[in-house]
Amino acid sequence: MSKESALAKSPLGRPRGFDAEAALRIAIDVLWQQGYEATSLEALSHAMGLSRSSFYACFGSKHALLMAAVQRYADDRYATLTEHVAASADPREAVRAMLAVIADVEGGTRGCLFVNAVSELAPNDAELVSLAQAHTARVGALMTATLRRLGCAEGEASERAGALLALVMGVTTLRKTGVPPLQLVALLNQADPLIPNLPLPRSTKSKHP
Amino acid sequence: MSKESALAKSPLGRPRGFDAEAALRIAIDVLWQQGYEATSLEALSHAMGLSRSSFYACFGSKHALLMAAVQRYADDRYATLTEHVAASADPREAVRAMLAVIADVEGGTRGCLFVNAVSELAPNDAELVSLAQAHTARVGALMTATLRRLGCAEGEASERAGALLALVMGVTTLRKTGVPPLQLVALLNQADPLIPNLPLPRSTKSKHP
DNA sequence: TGGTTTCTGAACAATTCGGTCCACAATGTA
DNA sequence: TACATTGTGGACCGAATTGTTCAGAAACCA
Repeated sequence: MSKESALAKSPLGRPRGFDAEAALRIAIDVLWQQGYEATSLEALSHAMGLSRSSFYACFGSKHALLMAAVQRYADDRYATLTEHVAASADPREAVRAMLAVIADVEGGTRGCLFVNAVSELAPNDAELVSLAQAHTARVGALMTATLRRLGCAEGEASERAGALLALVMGVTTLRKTGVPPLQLVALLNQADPLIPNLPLPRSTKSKHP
Repeated sequence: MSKESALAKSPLGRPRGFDAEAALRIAIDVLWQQGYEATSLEALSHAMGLSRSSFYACFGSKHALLMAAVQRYADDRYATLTEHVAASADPREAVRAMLAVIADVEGGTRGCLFVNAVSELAPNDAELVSLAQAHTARVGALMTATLRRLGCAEGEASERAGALLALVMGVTTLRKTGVPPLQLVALLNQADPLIPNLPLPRSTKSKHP
């Protein structure tokens, strides 16, 4: 009720004694590392540094927190993607940056919170499925638009975008089994043939010193 | 103790009144659909048609059953893959058959039990991680060997194999969010540039009527 | 028939689950 | 200071969790 208006005149009454944003960030970490069902409310609220009652007053329920965490995670990732795309002069560079950001080969064995949550709870969690569809759609649209800047036709662009996204999603899953980053990088480079207008059609990507 | 010898002389005593293989197959279905933590022992044993005590006497524990289920699932899938590879005259056809089998675009929204389990429990479940590494390695080896038959060099073949496997693993995850099979097929066709010695290097795959 | 083994259903134990509630303290405005 | 509002910790709830144990019935072989 009073969480929406951030810059109202006066909250009136005792202000909250903890940082909800920071708590959510901690929740993201815990859920990311342990999964949803495997994480108890006790462990969750304790890690976030707040009592059961504060937890429920602020986030509503365990599932509501999950949704908030995944939404926040997805928003952050999408923002990072748009920044990288905007900062890339060459669309090809933008595509590779997107792949690197999503695959996150150095991100350890936790995988990707988004993929983890979908794998664990979809298709039985309608709310999560809806969130997943929205996020997948916008990331796909961003990738498709970037590919179109490289001369791809409408259908071809979205199909290639889908393939690239599936590839990096698979990479995050491989990460969880302990495949070393070096192998993942080599694997990711195999996506090059899917990026149009490559300047060097050489079969290998060696840059001789 | 007495489960190993299937063709021994005589079990002696009352034989088990249920089919352990059939029960395991049911367990695979339930775990596949609902996930590990979200499935209670009650629901599991009830679906398998046996009592709690029979369950523990036969499978040991919930986690042991999960391992048996995933192992069985992985073995079945691998057997299917080798059959398809053996039945394919053309290595290119074999590669596409492998991709189709693993991606399983018509397999509904349950995704892939193997990917689901890894996403939910890795890297916190050491036993599952070990199983996953072994299965990934043998499937990767099969794909690599098939690519080598197409003229790929050693390193290149394993890297492409990894990329193709990541791609289809991502497809199974996309399936869980409800992406329609038609889109998945179109997406999967984008893997063609990764298969060597393609007879038609056309940018689009249109067959004009 | 007797001996042996296993299945079966239920009860049991100990814990943990998500979630609610309440009295009290703390902080703001007037 | 007085009032209003909200955070806080902990007790509490009923249900569900995994795993164990036991006594009796049932099925097989010799």
